[in-house]
Amino acid sequence: MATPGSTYHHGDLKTALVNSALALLEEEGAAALSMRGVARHAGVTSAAPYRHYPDRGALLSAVAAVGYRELAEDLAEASPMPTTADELADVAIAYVRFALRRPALFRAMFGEPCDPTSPERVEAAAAISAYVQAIVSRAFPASEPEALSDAVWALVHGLAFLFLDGKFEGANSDDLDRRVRAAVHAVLSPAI
Amino acid sequence: MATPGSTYHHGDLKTALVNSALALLEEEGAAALSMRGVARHAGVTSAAPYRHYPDRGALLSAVAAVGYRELAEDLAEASPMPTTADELADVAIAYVRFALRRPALFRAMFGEPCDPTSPERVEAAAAISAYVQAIVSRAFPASEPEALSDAVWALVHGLAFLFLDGKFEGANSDDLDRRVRAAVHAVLSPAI
DNA sequence: TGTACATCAGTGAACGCGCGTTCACTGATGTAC
DNA sequence: TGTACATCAGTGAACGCGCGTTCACTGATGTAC
Repeated sequence: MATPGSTYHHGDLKTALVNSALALLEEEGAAALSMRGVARHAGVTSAAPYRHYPDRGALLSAVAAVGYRELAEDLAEASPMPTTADELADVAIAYVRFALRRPALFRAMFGEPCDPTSPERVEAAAAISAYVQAIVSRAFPASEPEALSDAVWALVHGLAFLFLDGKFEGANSDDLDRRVRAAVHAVLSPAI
Repeated sequence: MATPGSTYHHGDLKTALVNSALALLEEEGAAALSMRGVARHAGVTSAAPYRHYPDRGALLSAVAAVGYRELAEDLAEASPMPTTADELADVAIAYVRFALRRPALFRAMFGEPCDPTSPERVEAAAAISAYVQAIVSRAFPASEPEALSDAVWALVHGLAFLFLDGKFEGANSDDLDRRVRAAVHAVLSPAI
């Protein structure tokens, strides 16, 4: 029984593999992520990962799930309980910054079709969705709460992708903050 | 001189390759798009594409550029000169529908890092950006036009990705229209 | 406490595969005279 | 109009590569008595 923290032959390989995958995503980009590469990075034979993940997709889903959880942490940290447009903008900035800080991970989470057979992944993704919905509804009680929370999430998610793809010119960090904040205000301030 | 329409040994291979790539994207998905596969689909040796595109990235950029132009056409067709929130919503719906109708192409356009060395691609992408900016500024003269057009594009782009990734439950076509329209109204109607 | 056994995580070698790209070539097309 | 030549798009074979996955195995760990 692989209690987290216990070490078998080579330690907690299941976790180590996910960490290696995260490291490789940052170093090499999403296209370079392979089972063999992950095994190599973890210092283990290329067949070893198959003891813990039935195939490449399963490992990728585990990685994406970790990404969703880390994103959720970042958001909560940016503003634990936002009530104003400005505080919501803080959350939006954290979202976009996450995408730019870990571009390959972000693309792995959202840039390719999601394997729906991984409950872990689906749950972690749904948690983000629920979180956004909750804070928007709390901050801006609207006649159509679903429409507004859809819109806010889409706004933030779209900003993240557009910045990531370099579709906005000013790319430096200050400009990003200002621009994300302005976009959020352009959309939310009149609604208060 | 390869005048468009002229046929050399096997016709206008340069165009045929892009068309094959588009067909393969629809049939097989983005991950399966290879130089060899495209050549095969075009009925040509695997070395032939290199007469027209120096490497895989160049072909991919050409494909993306076509995608941007087709997207631009779809948007213009949805509402040639939108002035109300409802007409802007028509454009938004066309954007999201494009993403769902041609998911692999949309992901190829936005889901992976963009090669900035392709002027054709960069121009076609910039045209979309400029178009969105133009129609938003015309429809909603705001104190901060840049912030509002950023927000609208991000909103629409984010909706496309979230629908594409199945982050919204109701997936049928009518629900999509309604939901996109509601999101656009939630954001734009108070601003009028 | 010590021995025999079962478990199962990781090994090492191999499978078949499709990929991107290169190379010298050939043969159809267009051009100069 | 006809011939000689230059061009260059597409051929076919080959390169080296890394990939996902399988397999029988081995050896460290945990367990029963």
